[in-house]
Amino acid sequence: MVLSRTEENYLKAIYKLAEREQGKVSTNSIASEMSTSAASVTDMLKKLAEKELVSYQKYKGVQLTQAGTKYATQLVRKHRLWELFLVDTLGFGWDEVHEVAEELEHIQSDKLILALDEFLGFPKYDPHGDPIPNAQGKFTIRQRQLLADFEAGIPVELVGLKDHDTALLHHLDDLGIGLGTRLVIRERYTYDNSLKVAVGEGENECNLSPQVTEKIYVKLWPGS
Amino acid sequence: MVLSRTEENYLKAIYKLAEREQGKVSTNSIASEMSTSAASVTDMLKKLAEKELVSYQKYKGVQLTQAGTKYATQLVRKHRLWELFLVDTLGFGWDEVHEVAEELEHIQSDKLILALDEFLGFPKYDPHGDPIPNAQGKFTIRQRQLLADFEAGIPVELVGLKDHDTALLHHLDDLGIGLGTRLVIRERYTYDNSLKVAVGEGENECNLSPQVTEKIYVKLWPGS
DNA sequence: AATTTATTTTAGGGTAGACTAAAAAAGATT
DNA sequence: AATCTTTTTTAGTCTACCCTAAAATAAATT
Repeated sequence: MVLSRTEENYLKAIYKLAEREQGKVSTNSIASEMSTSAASVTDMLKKLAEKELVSYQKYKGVQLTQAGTKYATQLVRKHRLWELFLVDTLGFGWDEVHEVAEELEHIQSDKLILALDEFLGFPKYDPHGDPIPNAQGKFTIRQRQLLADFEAGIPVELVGLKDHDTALLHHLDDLGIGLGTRLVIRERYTYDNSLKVAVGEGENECNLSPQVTEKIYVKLWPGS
Repeated sequence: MVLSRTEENYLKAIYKLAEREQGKVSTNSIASEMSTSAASVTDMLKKLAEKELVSYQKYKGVQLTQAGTKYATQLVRKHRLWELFLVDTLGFGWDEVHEVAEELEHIQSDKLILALDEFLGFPKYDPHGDPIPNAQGKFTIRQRQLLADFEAGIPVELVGLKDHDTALLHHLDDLGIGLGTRLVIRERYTYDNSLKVAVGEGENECNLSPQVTEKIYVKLWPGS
């Protein structure tokens, strides 16, 4: 099945919202996610229900069907593969890729995505640490914890971000922190919950506010 | 200026037709190039004239303005860079790239195209031998002749194709002939104007009908 | 030059996807 | 339980792009 760009964007929005809100997704939340009116959303939900991509009952919210989930997962796959391509191959910064990937993900060609996946070496994670579903739609989930919740003194690796806010991405760039960066919590200041953290392999240290440490996912530094 | 996908496709069609028909392009030729109705074309021409991308007078045909030519050239640039990417980087065959590039060329990101151009090494020709305009819109035109018009006995290199018909591309693939292939005319049969041609550096020979030799552009083999 | 033919434009409509305003249903409050 | 508020749906429009049929213009033919 081939959908219009707009239909695809609705599926993606529903998929994204369903990850947060459990179960049914409301008309209004879709409208605000997509910056459109609730009336437009209602129209589209009927259309998607017609195509059996969502199950929808008036006033009762909406849910992706199996077919809808599959379609949305492929969109996520395409988006994340393109993001990785832009960063790894074309040298984009991790804060510059979202809008372009948002366009690229609508290109209709299975062969293209398979070839891109292969070219990139069948990657499992995108430049923000989010998992890339494989051709069958399967995600490789990784053990991870917020830096804010981690113990002091143990080296960890940055493996993901809770959100992709450009300001946060820029801030981390400024601090020399990126995906794969090694971090060690040196000190925890209970007054404001900020952390003194060693960055990288050298002597660099910096202070991170909870605004930052609650957005950063880490795992144990490999081999420690 | 950012145009809709449809507007871009009209500009491209006009650009393409203006290369063949000299000067003004007719409504009907645009309609048939785009498989749409003449009425739709008229509508769009008014719209593009409004935006000063074409100069248009009722019943008198249409021409790209400087701005329109610039925009169309950028589309050609994007199309050809993507085609080269698909072939060189992702391993597509030269007969498989057109439709996908047709979609990719509409992605709006100057940075993307600059980065892609750089990644590919600022190429001057696409996988069909057509020149790729540089960032300033400048084409590098190459001396070339139809194989049909060339002298016998002199080694030449295949540098382009007169049209990109899939059947032709497939046929050449079957014969082991591609862009950059070395060819030498061994014999010219005046009965049907076919040519016996040596293919590549080895002993391979094959017979090419004028249907083929009048579609193939060649230049002198470098250093001969 | 007048007529026939071909091309192009206008007129009038259709669909997808958006909107606002009003009506209907659900949820919250008293 | 009745009322008020919020959410959702319906109704009616709008724009972009497409269409067909008819009218207008240009080109070709007699």
